[in-house]
Amino acid sequence: MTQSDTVTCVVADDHPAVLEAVAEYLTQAGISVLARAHDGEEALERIEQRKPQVALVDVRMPRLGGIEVTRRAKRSAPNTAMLLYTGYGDRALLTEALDAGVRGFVLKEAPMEDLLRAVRSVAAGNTYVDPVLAGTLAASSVGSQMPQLTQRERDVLRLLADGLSNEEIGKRLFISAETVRTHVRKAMEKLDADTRTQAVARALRDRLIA
Amino acid sequence: MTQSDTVTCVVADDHPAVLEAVAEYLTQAGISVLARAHDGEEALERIEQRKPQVALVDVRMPRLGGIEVTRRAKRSAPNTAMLLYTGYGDRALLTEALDAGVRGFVLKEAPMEDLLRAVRSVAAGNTYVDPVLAGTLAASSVGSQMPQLTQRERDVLRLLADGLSNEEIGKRLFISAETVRTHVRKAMEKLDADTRTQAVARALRDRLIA
DNA sequence: ACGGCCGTCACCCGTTTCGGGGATCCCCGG
DNA sequence: CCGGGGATCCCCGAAACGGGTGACGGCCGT
Repeated sequence: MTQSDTVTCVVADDHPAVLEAVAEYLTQAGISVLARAHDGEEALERIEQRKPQVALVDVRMPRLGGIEVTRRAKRSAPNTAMLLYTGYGDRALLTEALDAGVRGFVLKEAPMEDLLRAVRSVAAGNTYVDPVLAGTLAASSVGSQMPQLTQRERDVLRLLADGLSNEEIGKRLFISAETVRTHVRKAMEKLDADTRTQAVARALRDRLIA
Repeated sequence: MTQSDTVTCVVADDHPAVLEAVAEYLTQAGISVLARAHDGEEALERIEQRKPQVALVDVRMPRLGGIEVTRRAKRSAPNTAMLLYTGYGDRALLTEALDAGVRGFVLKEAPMEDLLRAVRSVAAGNTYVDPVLAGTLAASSVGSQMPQLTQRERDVLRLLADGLSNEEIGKRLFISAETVRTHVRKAMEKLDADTRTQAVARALRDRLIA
């Protein structure tokens, strides 16, 4: 609400060029850029300090990704609308982001005007998803839905990809090796994989894990 | 050579924000930005038309990647120094880029000043590699050089990633399961992996297999 | 209040893989 | 001609895997 016309915003991106360009552009468009951040943790700090109406954060950043920033900011600054900015529009990513509570999702390929529209849109309480991405979203939800793994399943697959055994993964996640096995099997099922190795390969290829 | 002091440049990036910021920054630093491009093909056209001293192009672009642009520009505009700009510094990528004839390689995380230095450096005939990347390059060339797998090893890993068992892979390649095991083990050794799953993950990430 | 999904853990069974050996062939280069 | 690397094959004991089933507590939505 309601100090109506100036939209306040925090911008975060690990690429100086992007940060510069975006902040500059928004400022000239009449958006008040309260702070800039070069990584996720810095972004979170700024958001908590300044409580902007909108936080425009890059998805891929050192130390803390945009989605994780969103999850944390949800609690510490619930009134800030999170707007993710990413160079790569992935269906799985978008889903995860929306689950995390993101209010908008803009691709870096989009013209700068779209960015401005997105900022104004989420500031006004609406949701904004990049039109291109919205297209693929619609397209892919008809045919085959990309299987969505739970957080735990992704954790396990991730460590599996790093060569850890069930036992080691269990230690790492503070759960028993049996539970790890269960997660792996569920993930295999969802990914329609015959072996854990194939599950990891699929997850990697579909960017369900990094 | 030799119309010495103004460096001419073409900039290409599919992200408007980046393109804007970079072009702006270079211009203010006294670089003459002859043209901008939003994708690889456009970049190639501009380079061929304008024959700039330096072409600063993003690696990941629609239609034509920066490396492919480099290969083609090598023929059509051999005097233009190709400078790649990328958000993600991959060892394999760097190698491929240098093979393609790239003269410089800058990460988007680097401060803008580095970009300027890189442009001036390659314009002057030198090679420039982002210090961060150069670090990992050095580190990895001392310890372990990028492991190269034999054709057979790649075949096996490829099928492994598709969820086949040793036995099935053997049938597919007309060899015994034991031999498959040998190849997997050799590959694991080369990739410094503890498990076959990790070997596949590494091979996928390093693009040793598709 | 109920069902459903998630995360957790456990046990069983047969198959597969692992890690470490050794072995043969062939081809290429010094 | 001999060495080395690649590709092929084999054996063993121990460990991990896949597949099925059962169970318990939370949390969420209805």
